[in-house]
Amino acid sequence: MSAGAIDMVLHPPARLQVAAVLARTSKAEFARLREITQVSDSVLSKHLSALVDAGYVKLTKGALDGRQRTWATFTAAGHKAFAAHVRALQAIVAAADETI
Amino acid sequence: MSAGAIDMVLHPPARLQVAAVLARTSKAEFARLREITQVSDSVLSKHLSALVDAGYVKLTKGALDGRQRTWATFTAAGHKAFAAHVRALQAIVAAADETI
DNA sequence: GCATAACTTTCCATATTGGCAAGTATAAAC
DNA sequence: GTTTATACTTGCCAATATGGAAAGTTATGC
Repeated sequence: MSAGAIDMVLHPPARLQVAAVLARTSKAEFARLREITQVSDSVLSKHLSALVDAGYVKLTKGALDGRQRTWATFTAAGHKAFAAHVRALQAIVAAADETI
Repeated sequence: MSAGAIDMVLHPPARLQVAAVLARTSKAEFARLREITQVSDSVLSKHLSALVDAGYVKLTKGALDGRQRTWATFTAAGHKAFAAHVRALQAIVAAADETI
């Protein structure tokens, strides 16, 4: 049982939540992610930057309803890293789960 | 989908690993936990103290093979908190899991 | 051009984690 | 009983991370 596979980029709760959303929806709006994670604009922006820097997320900007918007999507690396992280969590948790 | 249930006492990887071990085995030796978590004595000691302070773990000291040993066990609160934490992780991860 | 919304970046405070080294405690040897 | 070694524990410090407020930037609509 090793935690080697735990990805510290994805470990913080806010980033795990963002990743979980991106794993399900192809695109997620900045505002929606901020509601889900319940952090301030600046903090979400920084978390997204961290994900972008890791090569896990791509940001797309454009206009919708006459307003500038930002959408986040997973890159292939992001999908892969999230899958691996989830497996790592499951490896730790699944075994323990039997006893709960 | 809220991360409200994520227990920050159990969130750090080292503590999650310790908790996962304790969920399965009634007692875990200090030395074994140190091998699993791959941290130094002092760091493990501090993590265990954090778990004790949270009321999640109880430490027992005694002699074995003529040496002083320390064993960690979950308290009832520890078991409960770990179960809740695992459920919180699964709530985030399980939904995403479908798409992996 | 100007105002506004939607982020982004800077600055700062706080917290956490990790290791080393020194300290304490207990058991065994003598 | 004193010494010694093992098994942690605590103090100290450095490095990193997270969070928010506020100022800054950019794009859109008027």
